[in-house]
Amino acid sequence: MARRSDHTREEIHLMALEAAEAIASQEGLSGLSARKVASKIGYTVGTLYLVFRNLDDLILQVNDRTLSQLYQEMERVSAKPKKPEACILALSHTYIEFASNNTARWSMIYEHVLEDDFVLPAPFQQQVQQMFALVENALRPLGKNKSDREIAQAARALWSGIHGICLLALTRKLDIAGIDSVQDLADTLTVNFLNGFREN
Amino acid sequence: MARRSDHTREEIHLMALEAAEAIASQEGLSGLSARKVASKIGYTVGTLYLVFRNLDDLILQVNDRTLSQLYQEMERVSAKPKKPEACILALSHTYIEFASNNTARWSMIYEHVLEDDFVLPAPFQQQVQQMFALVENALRPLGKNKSDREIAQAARALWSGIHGICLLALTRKLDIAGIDSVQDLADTLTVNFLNGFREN
DNA sequence: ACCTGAACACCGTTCAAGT
DNA sequence: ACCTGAACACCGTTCAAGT
Repeated sequence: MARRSDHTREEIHLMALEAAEAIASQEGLSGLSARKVASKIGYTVGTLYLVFRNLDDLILQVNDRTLSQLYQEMERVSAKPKKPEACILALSHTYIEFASNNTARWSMIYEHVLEDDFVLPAPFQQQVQQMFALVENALRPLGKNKSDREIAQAARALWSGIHGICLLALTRKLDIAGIDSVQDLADTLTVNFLNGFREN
Repeated sequence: MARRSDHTREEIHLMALEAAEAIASQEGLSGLSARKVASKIGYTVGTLYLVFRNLDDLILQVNDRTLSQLYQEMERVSAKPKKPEACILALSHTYIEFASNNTARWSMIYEHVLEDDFVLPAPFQQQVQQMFALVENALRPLGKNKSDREIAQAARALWSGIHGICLLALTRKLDIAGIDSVQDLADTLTVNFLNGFREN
């Protein structure tokens, strides 16, 4: 056989990404394979390599889509006017809720280990910067005398912290028997951090 | 061939763990395979399954050893008398230094994804609890009016936070161009958190 | 009793060969 | 030009068969 041309290259590209998302959602990163994606879209493995450089490339593109979905939800939340502390708590809740509702896909962003020499594609880095920008904007009113660098540093410290709680809790590496939910843990971190950060 | 009996079961067990550690240190979790471990200790793959339930079991035991090494270093640091804040900063530095010096093995603890229904072995959970206990002890003098639950919650929130910074920075998922080192980021989190947490 | 090694069902990736 | 499918070099895991 061969020469099917049922779909354009762009269509195959999109179908593959959507198939990969479905597989990842159900079986996680370890259950995702080129052969499974190919068979799910009705093509042979070889075809995938006409559209993606390799499996890492495909995963990176799936992760990029997940990240942009997450960003959109956070952006929508931070658009509503709120006091700074309420804004940061709302962002944190949105982040945790997204991670809880899309655990497999969200985990995949962090489970996917890059080669030592691999440089993240620019669009991916921009996504990360955009997300931090939301936190920086919410933080700025609380530190009016602080430099941009200090704000940037604080945003990364706090957000990595919330991320860490989320990650350890969802992968059950955290021992939280008798401890409140992920949200409460994250709130504890945020509230104490902001109390220390705030100028008064 | 067969019937070699060059080594006892315990010897094979230990040799396999050490071989796995060496492979993991050099090639990371993704480079670790049963076949490689077996060939490194001069046995066949089948032999490994006489000593470990499966590869997950082997990995879990390697991770347990790594965790106990990390705990010992943290324990040694917290044994020296210090003011509470200095103690927590020192613990954080020890944690980050261990992660930097043993990145592959440290990452493996968190990269290793458990099955949904898998319950962590009791010794593993104890290790985690022990580590949190060190942080709780350092935190307690700063919150004399706080309940044990509040102290436990704060320790988990702060430590997950430091872990998150460490993880994102070492896997280069964090965009820290123009930002100071991992240590500085972690210090930012800790200092602000403690300022908010402290009763005065 | 202890260990082997072949077998099974999977991988990612490539590329000559078919239409 | 487009896609296939067989090939290669790997996996984890099992288990009959050798000594």
